[in-house]
Amino acid sequence: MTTCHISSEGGDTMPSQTFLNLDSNKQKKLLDAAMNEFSRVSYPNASINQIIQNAGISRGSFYTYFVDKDDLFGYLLELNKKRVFTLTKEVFVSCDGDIRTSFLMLYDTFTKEIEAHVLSRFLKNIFLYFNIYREKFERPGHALFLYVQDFISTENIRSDDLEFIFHLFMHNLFISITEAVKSNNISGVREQYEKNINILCYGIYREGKEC
Amino acid sequence: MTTCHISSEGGDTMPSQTFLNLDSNKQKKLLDAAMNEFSRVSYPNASINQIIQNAGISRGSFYTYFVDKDDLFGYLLELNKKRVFTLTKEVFVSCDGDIRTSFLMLYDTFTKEIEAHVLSRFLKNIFLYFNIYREKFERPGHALFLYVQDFISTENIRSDDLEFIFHLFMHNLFISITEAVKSNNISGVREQYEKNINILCYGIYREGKEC
DNA sequence: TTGACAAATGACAGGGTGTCATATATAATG
DNA sequence: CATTATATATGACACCCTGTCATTTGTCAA
Repeated sequence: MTTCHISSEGGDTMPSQTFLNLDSNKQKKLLDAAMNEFSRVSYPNASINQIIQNAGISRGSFYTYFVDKDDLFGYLLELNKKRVFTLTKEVFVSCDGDIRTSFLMLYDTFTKEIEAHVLSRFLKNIFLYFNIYREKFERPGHALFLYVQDFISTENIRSDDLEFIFHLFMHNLFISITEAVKSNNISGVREQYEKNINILCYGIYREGKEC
Repeated sequence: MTTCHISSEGGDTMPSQTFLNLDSNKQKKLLDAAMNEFSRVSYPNASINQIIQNAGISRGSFYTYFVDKDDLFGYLLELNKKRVFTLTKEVFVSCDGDIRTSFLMLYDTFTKEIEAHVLSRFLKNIFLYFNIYREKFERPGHALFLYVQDFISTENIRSDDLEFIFHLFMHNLFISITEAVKSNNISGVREQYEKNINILCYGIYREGKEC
């Protein structure tokens, strides 16, 4: 069992020491402004100008904290990562590692999270513009897999490539949540989602032939 | 059997009549410049300035032809769509509609197409930046499904949602081709691709249980 | 008090988009 | 042919954005 802490993955995108030295109120003010901006519009349209204006800092200061928009956004993801990781692990544990029931429950867990306004606006926006952000999830997706893989039961799994399977399910989960957020019909989409999960589990062919 | 021609899908993004009236040489010059630009850099970084400069037309003219970058790009996709559609259909026909063999062959067909430099630079770029373009493929993806669905054998397919299955396979195909282009290792990626296809076909669970 | 170092600033250069009044073709008509 | 109507072309303009950098302001220690 590979013990794998979240933090061990290492800060890929970190703000400068200057930012970290800052008064925590000032830090929060900037991060809040950023969250608001990334909630207001999609990533490509998010404007640093807008952020620094709302945070009340100067253009130059911003660039001593972060190298660019991407850097800032990566840091925000980093800050929220822990919660996502923990939630996911808890679900797998409570489902005894069964992929099918775990992923069904993950849908419920994350949609509830969105509804409960815990990470609400930000998460909602990420899902709405999922396609745009997708690239940024590939590395974290891998990290998430490493973090939870030991809690996934492989007993009745046919393939040896657990990571591929994990991503397949994650892809489907994200697509579905995106759809749910867009159409504002969480329970309706869930029905379709369950069908999809079943296909992934039992295959598309009538008979489970050799592999 | 629903007869479905490509053209019947309707031009979603069409240039203005002014552009269509243009001398075909001038048209070509602009389209070539656009292709070059979209080949040179990724979609978000493609610059209209660059395009009009290379095409030797004025800023104002461009905006009488297309409403914006998106419109132009959509038209380029439209122009290349026919070939993709035809290739796909031919593959399905030659495989008697079997999803598994068809999608294996589609990998070969498209990678060959890229290597053969038929649509090369443009296609290659699209695959390289697939994540960014993804959104733009959703509607065409649906259209492609409508176009080929009658040639897909559903005999031994478990689910009734053929379109979901189709997109699942397409997703995998695109991911794999992207990976192949990035790593420049077409045959290596193909091995992994075949594994993935098998998972989709036969499911992840050891036994093909009830659905 | 005076350096020395850390942090903040905003003007600036360079790039981008979309618009619009104006100029120039091209065609149609008396 | 002259004149009017219509289609097409133009580039200056307003406005937005980003990343940089010389300069100012703050802070702390000698």
